[in-house]
Amino acid sequence: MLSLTEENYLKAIYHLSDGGTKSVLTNEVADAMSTKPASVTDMVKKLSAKKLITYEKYYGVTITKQGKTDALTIIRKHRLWETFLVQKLNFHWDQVHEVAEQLEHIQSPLLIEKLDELLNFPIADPHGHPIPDKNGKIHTGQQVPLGDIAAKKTVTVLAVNVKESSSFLQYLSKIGVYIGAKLSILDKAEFDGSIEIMIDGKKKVFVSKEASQNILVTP
Amino acid sequence: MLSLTEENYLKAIYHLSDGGTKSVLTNEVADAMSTKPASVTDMVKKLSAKKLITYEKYYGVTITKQGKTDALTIIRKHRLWETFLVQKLNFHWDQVHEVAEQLEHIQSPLLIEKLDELLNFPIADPHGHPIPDKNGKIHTGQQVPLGDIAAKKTVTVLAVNVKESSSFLQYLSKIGVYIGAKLSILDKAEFDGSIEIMIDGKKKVFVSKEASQNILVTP
DNA sequence: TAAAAAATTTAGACGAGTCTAAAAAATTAT
DNA sequence: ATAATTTTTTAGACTCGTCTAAATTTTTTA
Repeated sequence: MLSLTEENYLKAIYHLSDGGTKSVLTNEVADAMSTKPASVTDMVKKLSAKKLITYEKYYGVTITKQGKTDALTIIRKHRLWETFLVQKLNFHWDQVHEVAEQLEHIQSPLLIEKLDELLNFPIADPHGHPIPDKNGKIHTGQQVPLGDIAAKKTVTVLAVNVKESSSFLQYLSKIGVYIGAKLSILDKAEFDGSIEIMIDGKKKVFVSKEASQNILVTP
Repeated sequence: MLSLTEENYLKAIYHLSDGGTKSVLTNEVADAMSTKPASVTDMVKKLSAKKLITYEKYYGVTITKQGKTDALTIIRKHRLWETFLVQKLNFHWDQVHEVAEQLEHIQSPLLIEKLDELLNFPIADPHGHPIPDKNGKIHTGQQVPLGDIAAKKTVTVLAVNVKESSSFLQYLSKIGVYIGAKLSILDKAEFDGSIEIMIDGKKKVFVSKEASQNILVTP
């Protein structure tokens, strides 16, 4: 049984390690969790004692098999709740994150099973991120950043990255980008990496390089 | 902003004081919260500093106006979540309490408003307990314990009391008692206070005095 | 109404999670 | 390859909520 804090650290480490692909440094965790490195050192010792990560002094942490499983359970809950908030309670996609951060810690496997059923076993959350199934399995097709697409091509929006702030999502809604939107790349500016796109064949807009890296589309 | 623990103490004090009608002793709180009296003393000092209760050494605590308001918000959330679990997720009425104990602490007024709407502004939870409205107002008709009803009369089940254990609820389901059931009092035994009832004109059963005090019916 | 019993509070300690400041190790730059 | 810098850990302290044991107050009983 993990404490709320342990769950949050584990989730952060999972994300920072790209799902367990790489190891993570103390300072990265401290940044992500908005705490001090000293606090991270304390906590990674605890998670390491519980065999959810392996920790080597001065060299950072790696998530274990069990750690991955536990992290995926939390992520599954988070994304199911986000889906519920949007689909059943009519939240906007920029309003769900904070609430889901709380709801993801509710302990009740039955609740999650029933919620999954109510939502008809969704495979992606409102931001297009895949929802791990009951066994922690993720099925995603390939997703590439909009910025990597060559000019003249047309693609479909599959997902968008959400950091802490919801303002990026509000911006996307405002310019007309949503999951499933068709984007045509009209032009790419060399000097600042910004690109001009046509949304659903109707609306021309410029998006910054930064933004284009956080809109994930079909290859 | 109250901590999870403070919320739980406040709720317990609200219930023990019958909604703020009477004052509550340290030991009663300790029993209800399964903690030691010394811990209660510490906590009531904190709640008193926050003006949610008034505390007089050795004489117990009384809930304040603000304390009542805060407690009712928590109770409202608890009962809305229980209603959600039964109506939308098909939980049984004996499965909802523990999960609602967790869900009641989620902080998001918007969430509760939207949940209320999804459920169509219910006025009672699955056990028949009234759900305080947005302003903390409770509207209940009169409810009396089944044990207080005279023989030969017929009444409707309005609510049932739930203690910690869900076994009473399972028992009620088993014998066929539910919110809205019509009960006819056939006979009352003098020696042990048990009563014989007919449920929905179909099924005769004996219920103990203890049970009959926890089934609330129309007067 | 004084002694015994019960209830309550105080004092001091502990674990969880956090912090600051100082020490230690690793990295980088000269 | 040694010095300077950066990263990380250790040490010690603080808050929250809890506990035990001892002291105090209230209540009961004789």
